[in-house]
Amino acid sequence: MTRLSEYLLPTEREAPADAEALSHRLMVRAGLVRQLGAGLWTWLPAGWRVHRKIEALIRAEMEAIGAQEVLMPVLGPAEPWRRTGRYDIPELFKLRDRREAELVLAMTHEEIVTYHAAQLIRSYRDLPLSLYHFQVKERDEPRPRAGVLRTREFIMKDAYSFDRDEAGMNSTYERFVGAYDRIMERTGLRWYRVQSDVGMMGGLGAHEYMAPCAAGENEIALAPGYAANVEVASAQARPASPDAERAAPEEVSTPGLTRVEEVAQLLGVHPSALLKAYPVVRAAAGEGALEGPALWLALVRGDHRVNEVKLARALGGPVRPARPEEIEAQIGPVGFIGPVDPRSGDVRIVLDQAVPAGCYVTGANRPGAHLRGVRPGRDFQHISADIRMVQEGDTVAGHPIVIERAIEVANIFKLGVRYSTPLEASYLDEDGRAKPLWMASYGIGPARIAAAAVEQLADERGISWPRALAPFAIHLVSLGRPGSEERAAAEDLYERICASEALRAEHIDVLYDDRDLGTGEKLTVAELLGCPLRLTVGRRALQRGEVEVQVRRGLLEGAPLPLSLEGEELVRALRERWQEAP
RNA sequence: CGGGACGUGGCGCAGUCUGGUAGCGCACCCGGCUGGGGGCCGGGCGGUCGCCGGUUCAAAUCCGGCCGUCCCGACCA
Repeated sequence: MTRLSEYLLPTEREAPADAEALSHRLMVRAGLVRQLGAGLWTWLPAGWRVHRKIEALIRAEMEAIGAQEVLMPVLGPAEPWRRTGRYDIPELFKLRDRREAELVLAMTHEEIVTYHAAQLIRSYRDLPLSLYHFQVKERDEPRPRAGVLRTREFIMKDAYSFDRDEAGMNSTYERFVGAYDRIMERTGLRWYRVQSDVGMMGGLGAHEYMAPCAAGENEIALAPGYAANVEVASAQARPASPDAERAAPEEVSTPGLTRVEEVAQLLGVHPSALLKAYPVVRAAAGEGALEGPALWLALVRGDHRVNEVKLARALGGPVRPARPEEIEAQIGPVGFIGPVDPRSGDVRIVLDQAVPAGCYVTGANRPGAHLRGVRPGRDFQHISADIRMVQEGDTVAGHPIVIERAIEVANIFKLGVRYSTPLEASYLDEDGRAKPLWMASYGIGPARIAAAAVEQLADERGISWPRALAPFAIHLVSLGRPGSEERAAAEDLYERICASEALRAEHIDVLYDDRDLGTGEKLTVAELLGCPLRLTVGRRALQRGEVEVQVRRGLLEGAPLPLSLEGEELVRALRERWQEAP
């Protein structure tokens, strides 16, 4: 219960000049957050209320599945990070204390929780166990951006589960999926759970929770019954139109034509009759890496694009684009490279699966020339893999996919023994043998949920919070000059609402604008801040003995409330309006 | 890491090219009016012009270095 005359809500008429994203602009303008430095944000009182509401919602669902809340430090020894091989991640903040001991600032807490698990979990009787905390994460981001959407310091709720074996891990994972689905549902956001890449976490499988919005940094492929990050998405490509059959490759002159469209136009063929060659070097021959030379030529249809994440997976390790001098030395002139007779015999070829059998146009490895009638398998040897980026119009189970921009608000991973093995976190099983703990981790970012809600639901007047996230349920506005009847009536109503234990218990909280400001300013601020319900006490309604009710979403005028309501009646009326609000 | 832009009061900006009194709108403070859409009038407070160095009689302005912020790309649990 809060009087705006005493509350820090520094609203601004204009957004900072460097604010681009909608959520960035509106969250600053509405007085929710202020910036300290690149990717460093202070949450002001109203913004922090939003954050805490999201935390409360997440906490409730964590407790409901039996996860136990703890708190682990942000600052910690470097040693566990060295053991898991994550010390060299560039995003990890590293520092030394006065005795020159190496420390890191945690970017997630796998190493730390596993260190404890190694000591605390002894027996299969201790399992399964799930721990979680809300704690600051520190990341030396190459590029913080878009207000609180991508920051260097942020609070994450991260949970970690420990099980006896893979089956146990899988079933715990499913319980968390259920909890996360319920969390997302309760936020009131539009969201998708998508298959995702395991990324730097390593592990056996992962999902991301994505909230579609313009400021999002990811793209997701969607079809009925299908949702995946484009990094890993697979779909049926539209049919290709291969080049005419030829008994052997035939060179054609294409001087200066290095782009697919140019070559296709000159030869009068569809872009899908070309094979685009993308040379990469497999950076590290890690575990599972395919044998052979480091230089690979990835071939996809001319109307497709290579997906580096999928390519890396197909080749069993991280890849980087080949440098021009590597291309010149080992394959052919940049712009005209192809799979047939590269300069070096050490080039291996991976062909995308969406290339149907047939003849294609490829670079000739000679300047200003292409080959027609190149048939994979006959004219060059290759392996096959799904290495292309899906695109709109591809189909999954017959349904065309669409691609939407989205912000990743949560990310969950099956870690397996990725961390327990190097950190020697094991338990004694019934058979008396030590076995590694099977782990999974579950992260979710309240700040991103808040920003995504702003992005998805704002209109030209400002923010429109969903009920579960709103800093206050009700924004009570008094109009009229100080000392007027309207002011007195508003004051009286505010006191009655504050006096209600029931409303407090149900978290139907009120922000009361009792400031001595003009009508326009008060109403504009209310719409900018975006509490779901606005109660307005002005002369018009007062003459009828009523309070005006406005639903923020859509700026809908609700039926007015009688001013005379008291006690249980008042509670019932407000509760009813609250529960009807979006 | 590559490319681009910017740094002048709390916010938004002008002034910089062509060196010479630091300015505007909003916000803020005081007084008055107004009181259903950031209203009006009058009077005020507030800025080492990001930092350091140089050139000059004189630097927000010219030169050099550094720092910071934003955008695009690379990168990103």
